[in-house]
Amino acid sequence: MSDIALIQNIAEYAGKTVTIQGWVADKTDKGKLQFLRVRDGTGVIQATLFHKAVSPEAFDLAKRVPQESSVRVTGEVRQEPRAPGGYELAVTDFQAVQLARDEFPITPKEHGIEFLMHNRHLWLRSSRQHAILRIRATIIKAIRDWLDDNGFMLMDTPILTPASVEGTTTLFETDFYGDPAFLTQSGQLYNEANAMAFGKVYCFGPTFRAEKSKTRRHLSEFWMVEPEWAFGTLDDYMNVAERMVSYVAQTVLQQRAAELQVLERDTSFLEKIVPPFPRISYDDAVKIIKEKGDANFKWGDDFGAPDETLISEQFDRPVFVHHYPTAMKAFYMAPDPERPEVCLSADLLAPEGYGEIIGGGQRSDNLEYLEAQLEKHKLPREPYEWYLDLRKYGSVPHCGFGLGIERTVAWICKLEHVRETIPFPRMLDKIYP
RNA sequence: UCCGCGAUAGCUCAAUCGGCAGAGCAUGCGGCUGUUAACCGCAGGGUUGGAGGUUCAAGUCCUCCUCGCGGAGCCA
Repeated sequence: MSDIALIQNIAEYAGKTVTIQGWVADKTDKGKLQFLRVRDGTGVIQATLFHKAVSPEAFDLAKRVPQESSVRVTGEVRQEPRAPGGYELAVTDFQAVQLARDEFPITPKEHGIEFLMHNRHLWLRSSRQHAILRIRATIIKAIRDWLDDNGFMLMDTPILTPASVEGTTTLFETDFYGDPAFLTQSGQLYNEANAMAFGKVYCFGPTFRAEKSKTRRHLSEFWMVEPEWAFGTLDDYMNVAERMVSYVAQTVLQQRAAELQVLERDTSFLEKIVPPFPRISYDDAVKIIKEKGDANFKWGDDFGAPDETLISEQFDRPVFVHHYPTAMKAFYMAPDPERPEVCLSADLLAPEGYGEIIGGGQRSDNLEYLEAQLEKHKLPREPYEWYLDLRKYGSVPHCGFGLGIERTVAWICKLEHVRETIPFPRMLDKIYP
């Protein structure tokens, strides 16, 4: 048998005979000429079978091979302008590994979202899903590369936790040797302990929220990267976040141009994603909403989706909104010393209506303040004892943020819904496949 | 949880005032040596989401249920 080649490297094999192992994505029957589009996971290549060039058995097999059968196809790689991708395989041998037993549900024609989601395990084979999930992988790698190269250390935080971070949102409860335990909503609190031990850290992993949210921006299980560092301030956080997000955008632009093209994503928007990002205060954001949107918006209200869209529409790159009302944010956010009704927090709103992709800020380093906040938020003290310890032994100003991977992917790919940004999305009441 | 829309062939959809259940794609068979979501011919394929009701007659009207989609709130 000839060498196994990957389709992504096919140009290197021009003039040579190779074998491709993959699946029949599509085919065209022209009588004594068969065209098969073969996909191997790294790309798609057209395999051309002339009746005279292969054995009668191989030709007959190609004629009746159903869509998504697994195959081995051998032939000479040649440049061919008429073939999609510019190269084709002039087939000399063709074998089936398995003939698909039933009609493949997903055809090159249109399908509804309900049907596609039910067949998510098969939908993953389509070119659009390949483009999105490759970009997801590139985004994750870019984030981790940037953090690793800028002195942050990966420290994974637990998935099973005894208590909620925010205390309010809904948790998935599990049984932990007879006691309740909860799937994590955030690595935040543990990250603070890690930062006091190692200085600059980040965690990266799945988080779980049992919110009854049914929107294009929500998943029950989503991935989040959370940097956290000692001696960091609100401004430090915004500086780090904008550099990291810019690096991600530029990396996707450089490495995933072909995938962005499959998604018909205009790449000029990506070129604009460079520091500095605009920064406005919550107060200023409220002014914008009152002037251009909801005149009845009151200081202290949280932004709704239309409000976030309105704010982000004022800028051509992501915008930080900082100094939110203290009452709106998590108990651990540091209050502004000059103006305690607002806190040293900031969210990053993505352009084009994609909403909040980062939330973060400076954490309170004051023991008495946090004790009072726990009471105010009606949180039990005992599960937070260890967290309060961090303010007893060398407490320092520190900051951090969490970036939602799926929302970032949806924004960069300009997708309608986050459900396509993860291989198997978990959504309200939906856990199949 | 609330508001709105929807469910008809494997898929995407049509069916006029309540009056014979339709098309394209997919599939099967036949034809074609350059197809790009090929094309041409033929064929098979239906408990109209479920339960009940009104009517001479229900895919169509009414009630309840189930499921899905879009949006809101909440959040990353």
